[in-house]
Amino acid sequence: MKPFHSYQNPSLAVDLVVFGYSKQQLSVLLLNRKEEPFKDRWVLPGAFLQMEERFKDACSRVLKTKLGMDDVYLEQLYSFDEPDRDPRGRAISVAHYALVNPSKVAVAAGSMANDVSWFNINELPALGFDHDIIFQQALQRLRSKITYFPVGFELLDDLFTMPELHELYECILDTTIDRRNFRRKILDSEYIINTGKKREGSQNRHPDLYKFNKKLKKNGFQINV
Amino acid sequence: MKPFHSYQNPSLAVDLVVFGYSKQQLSVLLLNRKEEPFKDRWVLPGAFLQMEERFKDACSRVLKTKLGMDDVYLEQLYSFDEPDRDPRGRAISVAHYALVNPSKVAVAAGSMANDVSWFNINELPALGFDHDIIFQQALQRLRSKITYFPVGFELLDDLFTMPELHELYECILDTTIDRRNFRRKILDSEYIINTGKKREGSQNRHPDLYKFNKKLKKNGFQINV
DNA sequence: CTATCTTTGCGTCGAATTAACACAAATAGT
DNA sequence: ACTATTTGTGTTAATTCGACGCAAAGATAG
Repeated sequence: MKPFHSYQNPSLAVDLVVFGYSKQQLSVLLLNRKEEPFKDRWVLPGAFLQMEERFKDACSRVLKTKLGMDDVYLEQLYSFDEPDRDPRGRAISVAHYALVNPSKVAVAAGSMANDVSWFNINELPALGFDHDIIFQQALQRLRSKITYFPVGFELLDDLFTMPELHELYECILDTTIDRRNFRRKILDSEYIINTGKKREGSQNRHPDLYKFNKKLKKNGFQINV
Repeated sequence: MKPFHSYQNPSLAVDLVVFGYSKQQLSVLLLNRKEEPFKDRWVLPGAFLQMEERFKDACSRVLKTKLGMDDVYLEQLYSFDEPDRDPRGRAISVAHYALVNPSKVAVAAGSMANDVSWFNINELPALGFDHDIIFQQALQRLRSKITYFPVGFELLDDLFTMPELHELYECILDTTIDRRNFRRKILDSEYIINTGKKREGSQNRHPDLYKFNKKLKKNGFQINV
């Protein structure tokens, strides 16, 4: 289908900030570019929008085909439009961010990239295009979001312990949170449910295993920083 | 400049939710369409993106040429991408919302529209395209934003009184807020500055005139609803 | 010029929420 | 069984919040 107005439209793409949490570290998935522009530089994964494709579809396609991921939490972040953001010409990028559990996915470089790798968010290389800005904005959004909405569990296993959730929050928010006050707030919100099971094999007292409460309606909470 | 990949890109547009506050009413600016599709229906103002134009530039252009407005508060809201949202074909809309003081602008229908008019947000007609959804999302964003960030003054005169700001908040949030507690929170936040002047000519005790504190760094506040 | 009515500015107080911290139970290793 | 560590639970003081009282300022009427 042709566009119904007069001039040549910009290219339309999605870019993805894929967050993963593993071994008490928050990481982002980056690709190493095989071709110009920004050859051999690290960038966020992305793709041009295909015919009749929604943004989310394009994101899912990237996650599936380039990264082997299915069914991940995905949220539109912001649209980036600086005319010179892509040296090849005018390109609009609708940025999204995704939350995945790295232990559930197998990441491998496709034919389009030299390499694919997780980077700790505090040790990122300088990214190509305007991806530094996109990443910073995504991080900011994630930090804001987890303080009032239950998205943390997207980064953890289906069953997780209170100390694990607590550590996740401290890591993402880059601060210390009193463990006992944190527990009370989370439990009061009914965000998670105690399964009755315990995590076996841990060093000392075995912590309770929780799962996300899918029936949660609109019980809010507020973790202060 | 040509796009650098293979297929024909969707049309790219901006749509604007322009909020105005006047006589204790929150309103939105709508256009009555002169042509199909949605002829004679009310819609949000918008425009197709021109060559090398940023979203904000396109928004400013609409505000300036269609509505005679300059220098208004503008924020990107969300990008809408349903393939069937425009019956003419695939069109992406990057929605923005604007906050203006209606007493500062003169609105007039351009050649593109039958009519331009402010509508009280509680008495909106059914809008064309997917603009009902865009409007609802903008209203939600505005309601959320004013509870923690000083954007209210964008809708008021440069000098305003505490009761005026209070009424604005009650109107936008559609709730009652204790006048004395509201005052304390706002003043503690240093969001506004007392000019020392008083509003003359009012019925009873003359309220103090305040102005927005432009030097405000990151003093947050929180108006609970 | 005084009485009255309304609005605005400032203050108080109990209730609710938060932050800081104490302590005991559970577990592994010695 | 003794120790070190982690986890679950409770307690208390500090802070914030919500509901409300009251007096000062101004307009109007007698």
